[in-house]
Amino acid sequence: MTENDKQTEEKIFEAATDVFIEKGMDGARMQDIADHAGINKSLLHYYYRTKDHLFNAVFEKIAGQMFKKFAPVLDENLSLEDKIRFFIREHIAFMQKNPRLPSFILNEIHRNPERIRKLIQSIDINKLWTTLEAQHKEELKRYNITKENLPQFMTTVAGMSVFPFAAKPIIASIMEKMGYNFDEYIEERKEYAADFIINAIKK
Amino acid sequence: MTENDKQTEEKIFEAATDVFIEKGMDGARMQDIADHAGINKSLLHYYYRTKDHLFNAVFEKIAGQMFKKFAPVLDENLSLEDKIRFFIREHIAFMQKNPRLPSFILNEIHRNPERIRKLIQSIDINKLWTTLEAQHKEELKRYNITKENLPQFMTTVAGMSVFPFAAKPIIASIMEKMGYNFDEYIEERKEYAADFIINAIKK
DNA sequence: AAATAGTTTAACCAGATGGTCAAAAGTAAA
DNA sequence: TTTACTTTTGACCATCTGGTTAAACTATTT
Repeated sequence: MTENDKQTEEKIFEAATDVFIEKGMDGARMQDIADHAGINKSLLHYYYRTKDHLFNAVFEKIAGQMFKKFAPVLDENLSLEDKIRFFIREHIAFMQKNPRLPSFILNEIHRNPERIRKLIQSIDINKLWTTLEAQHKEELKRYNITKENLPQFMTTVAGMSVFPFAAKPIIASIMEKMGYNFDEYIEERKEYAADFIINAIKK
Repeated sequence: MTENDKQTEEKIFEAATDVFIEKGMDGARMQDIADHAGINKSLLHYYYRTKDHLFNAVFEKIAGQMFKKFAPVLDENLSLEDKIRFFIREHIAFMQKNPRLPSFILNEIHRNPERIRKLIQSIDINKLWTTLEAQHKEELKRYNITKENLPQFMTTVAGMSVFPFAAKPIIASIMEKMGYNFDEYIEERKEYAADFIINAIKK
């Protein structure tokens, strides 16, 4: 009941994750997911009633993984500068292992903005700012990061690490033409992005 | 023959552009495009034989528009710093008018990387670098921009302007929660992004 | 071993989808 | 008006797609 069950349900979930990430909700086919999981299509509907249910389960988990990467940074006992370095390095490393995730999420939030809206409404941004300020009051002042321009700063940091993966086919083509490859570019980016950001705020 | 013809073909093309941008290739329906154009579905196939043909025509034009925004910057008689400001301002302004384009292109290049690969293979990157170096040799040296780290720099600049639109539903939700809205954020970004980049390279 | 409950399968279905086709409607020249 | 041509339409089709159902299979309990 539990042993084989979990196996099947997990097999389905993993297959669905792979297929949805590669093809997106619209491009994915239930038959394709069943084939990847090595089971009958009806079993999909047995465990997850509809394509929508299955997709939501997959998306929720993936989005969670992605956003949880942001949280622990705040707890680390590091200078703001080192936190930025730490975040960029870890975030890029995570995406190196899951290179299609950024494009998948970025696309699906446009198909259904309401889902991400609810997720964000549940975050206490004031508290987040208070925590940040308590830990780095002087640094924030010195770097001219205020509550008002925090979204600009945070989207800049996020963009520095996410954009290369979102635009991977373009960047990979460019690198290829210059005799390098995308992986080298990404390895370099860990340092380049962090340096760039820190230079910018140090002005 | 030519007058009404062009009108119909254009109506189809425009309707297809709207629908493809909003739903993507997989999510778009030929019937939906026909309805938007106010014509019979068969007419779509009369002018553009298949969905694929129609999509390619649309994508080619859109991608062209997007990338052409990069070119004229090189010709302007401005300092490198002003070119960066000019590019960011113009590029963001263009996307303000077409906010779904970035996400559309970013998504479709993953569905068919070969198309963008061919487009980029046709660009002469060496010549681009030579031109840039001829115009801004000293500035490039002073800002430590080399041929080797140019991709890092260019993707950073592109990311600064593109990422906010690619992640619009997330950013819009955050701004909403903070009592602002996305449009204000974007207006601010024109200056913030340019300042950020210039501060970073001035170090 | 029989009963019970959960799991897996094959066959099937209704609606959607991209695409075809022949005929009708429109247009311009002879 | 007739002829020749292009444009537009409605009816139609094969295939695909998400989803259902009833029966077969498996394992556990009594």
